[in-house]
Amino acid sequence: MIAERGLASTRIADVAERAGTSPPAVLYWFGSKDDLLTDALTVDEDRFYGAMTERLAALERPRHRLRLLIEACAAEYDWALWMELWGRALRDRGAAAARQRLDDRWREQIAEVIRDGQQAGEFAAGDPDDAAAIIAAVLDGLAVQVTLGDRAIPADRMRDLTVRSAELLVGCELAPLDERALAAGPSEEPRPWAS
Amino acid sequence: MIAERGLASTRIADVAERAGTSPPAVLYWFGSKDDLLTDALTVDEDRFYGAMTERLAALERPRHRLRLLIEACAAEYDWALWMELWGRALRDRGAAAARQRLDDRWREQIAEVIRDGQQAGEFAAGDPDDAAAIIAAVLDGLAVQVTLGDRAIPADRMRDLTVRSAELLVGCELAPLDERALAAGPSEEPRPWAS
DNA sequence: GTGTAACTTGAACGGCAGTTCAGTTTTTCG
DNA sequence: CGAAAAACTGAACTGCCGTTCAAGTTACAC
Repeated sequence: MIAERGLASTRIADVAERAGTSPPAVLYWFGSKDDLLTDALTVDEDRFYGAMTERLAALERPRHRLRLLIEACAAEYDWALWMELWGRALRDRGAAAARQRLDDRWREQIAEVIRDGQQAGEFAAGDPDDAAAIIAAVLDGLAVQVTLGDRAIPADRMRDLTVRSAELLVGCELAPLDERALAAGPSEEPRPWAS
Repeated sequence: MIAERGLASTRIADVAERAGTSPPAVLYWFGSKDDLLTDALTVDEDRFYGAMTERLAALERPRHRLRLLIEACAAEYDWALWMELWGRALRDRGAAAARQRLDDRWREQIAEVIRDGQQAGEFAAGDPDDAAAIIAAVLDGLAVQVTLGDRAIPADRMRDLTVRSAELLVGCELAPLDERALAAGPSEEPRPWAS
């Protein structure tokens, strides 16, 4: 509902109808509209994060993992909900806490890929937390433009620009994902195109 | 009012009281609350842009102009209004158009500094529009975290990370601004620390 | 001055939507 | 089966707030 109608114009009655029940029933479970909204905003992010963790684990090489991260953000994720959460976090304590938790986890996810890449010798040295913060910021910033339909930044340009930024930061080319990379399970194929 | 109370909870009565008048008087001038809000959201951005243009013109060297741009965004600008505009632009046609106009102009501002730097031989070659889009995105993305009080990203880290990103992109160190740089008028001081 | 247009206002209207409540249905469990 | 707890509902309540309106005040032109 929030993704469709926006946080501001999502009514309890809408949620109830979609759930095939009545407004008081919604209140029965959530207590108040505020609680409902704050809970709802984090569900999608949590699901995306979970799926991403699985898919990352299926890729062996850090350079592929980093590329997948970026591609998924540019092509699959619904940033409208994320932006609604930002707006709410400006004034709502619960929303602010939820955002902090999700963002910490997300940046850590990126930083871990970078650390792996450095240990594997694929990525150049440098503070992985700094690089993660910058990559996350580029994704957020460009995603806003894409989501708002900016003429200058369609989704594929978002992907290309983010990939380029990441390449500069880790000093390693992030080749496009092909079936080999996506299908590759852990611990096989000893670096066929190693740098 | 919007910066203080948020877009969602700013009432016409609040605006009227602050202006020392009555709610109907506000409607008399703006027609409806929607028109009022969309107008209001762009006033601050326009003012910031105007002041920035003047201050940039006072700096001779592109590397100083780029640094000033970043420092001002990290230290002086109120990003809460910008975030409210994003949220509104998700559903409001007028707000979306206003955002597009402001963002186009802002990215062009950055791109122009980069083109100047390339022509002056300070900055490395490369598409200035791409670099501008990335720098703008880093600023937006980090500003969100700073504005929401993210523990991991205080304002000075936002500044440092953005400066580092920009340095990577333009291949030129962006030294801190001192009185010399700020006071320097156009066409003097023939590159004392040229690369 | 005086008439007209511009501007302002207090008061009231109207609708929306979150919440409450009293009562009904469904489920659970001994 | 039967009683108690849980789950749910329709209807009404309530407060809020944007908007309208008719009447008032000020500014201005001639």
